[in-house]
Amino acid sequence: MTNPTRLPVRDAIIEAAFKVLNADPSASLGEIASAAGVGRATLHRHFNGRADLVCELTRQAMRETAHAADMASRNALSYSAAIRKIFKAIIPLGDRHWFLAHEPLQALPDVCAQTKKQESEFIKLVEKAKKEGLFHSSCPTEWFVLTYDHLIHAAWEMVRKGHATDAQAADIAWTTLIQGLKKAKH
Amino acid sequence: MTNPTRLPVRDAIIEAAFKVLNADPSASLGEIASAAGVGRATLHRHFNGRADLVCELTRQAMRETAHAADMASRNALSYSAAIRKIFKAIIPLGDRHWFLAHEPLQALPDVCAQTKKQESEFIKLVEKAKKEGLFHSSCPTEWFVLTYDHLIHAAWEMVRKGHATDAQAADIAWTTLIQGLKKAKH
DNA sequence: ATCATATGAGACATAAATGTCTCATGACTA
DNA sequence: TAGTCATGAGACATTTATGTCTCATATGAT
Repeated sequence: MTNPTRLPVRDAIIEAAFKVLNADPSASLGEIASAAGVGRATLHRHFNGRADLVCELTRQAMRETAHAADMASRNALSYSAAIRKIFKAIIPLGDRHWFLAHEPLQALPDVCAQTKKQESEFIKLVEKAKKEGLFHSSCPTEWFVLTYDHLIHAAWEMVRKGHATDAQAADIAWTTLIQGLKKAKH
Repeated sequence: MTNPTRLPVRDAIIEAAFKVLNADPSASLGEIASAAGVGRATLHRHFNGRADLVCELTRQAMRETAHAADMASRNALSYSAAIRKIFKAIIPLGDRHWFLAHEPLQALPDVCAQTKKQESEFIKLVEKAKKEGLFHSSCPTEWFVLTYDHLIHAAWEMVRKGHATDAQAADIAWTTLIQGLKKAKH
């Protein structure tokens, strides 16, 4: 064998896991294997148990998020524009990644470290955009980030419920975010 | 025995379940019983299994939410003011109720029915406030409700992380909501 | 054609949560 | 004092997910 990582079977399991676990986060490995069209034993040959599988899904999701963010912000003309493009690029990933928010991944040091790193990089980006005037200086950066994340989720839900297209939801959510934090006067 | 529903033991179990399940949604009934200071058998005497317990927690949470909303909006001078007061009153309930969002409760007809009912009542209230000018008429009511819910969650998280007090988080979240949806022009 | 490898199916063992039951104890009441 | 009742502790069976193993098969390479 060359490299088992490249085998389509492994990918099929990962894709099935994303799909099944988003529909039912407590689905058994048997259900995941079935959805992938493989036997349960095969799943155990590729992943060292449920924890290992979820760990791989987490890494995969982080790669996908980072890649989407990189692609989106590649040719942005300002920090503010980069944040806007990342915002819109991440919304469609909710279908694949959302269930991970409910998974206990505190016991994965490397994943935690990577999460912290990406988070702190994003905060730096946000603070540069803040200086550009993307949102009012009196607004705590923490609140911007929290609102940013939750409005991404809200936009994704709007699409999932059929109330809007990706583009429509992204537009209204972005407008809500920027207008809501523009000038913290009430 | 008079009425077992009123026994402190049952309440102790419910309170412990709220606490333990928020810390770890996959906690066992044994852990919940221990946290309540009762034996596992006693828990089974009061609740017909995990599903029944979660069902009771759901009903309890819905009662608490409805009560908090009623109290808060009791003497509001307008629909808009009522929505604002409900917003602030619900934020602190996140500590108790949030884990229920991850529980599968689709198999409870009565709970689903009650949820739908409260939801549609809230939508009616929102639409009356919309006519008062609480938010711009071009903004879909669905988007207002989604944003409302998610900013409540964001505010609760802001408090949980220690970045703000209840009152501070409520103020900034409400300002974000109203300012963000005031005039859908960008 | 032969061989190596990955797989599917299924048997089997294990672990953990769950549900039921019994019994002794302590509190409260008649 | 005697009786009733809820409880705690623990034994026991059941269920479900999980992990491991074996063996037959199919596929692809030599």
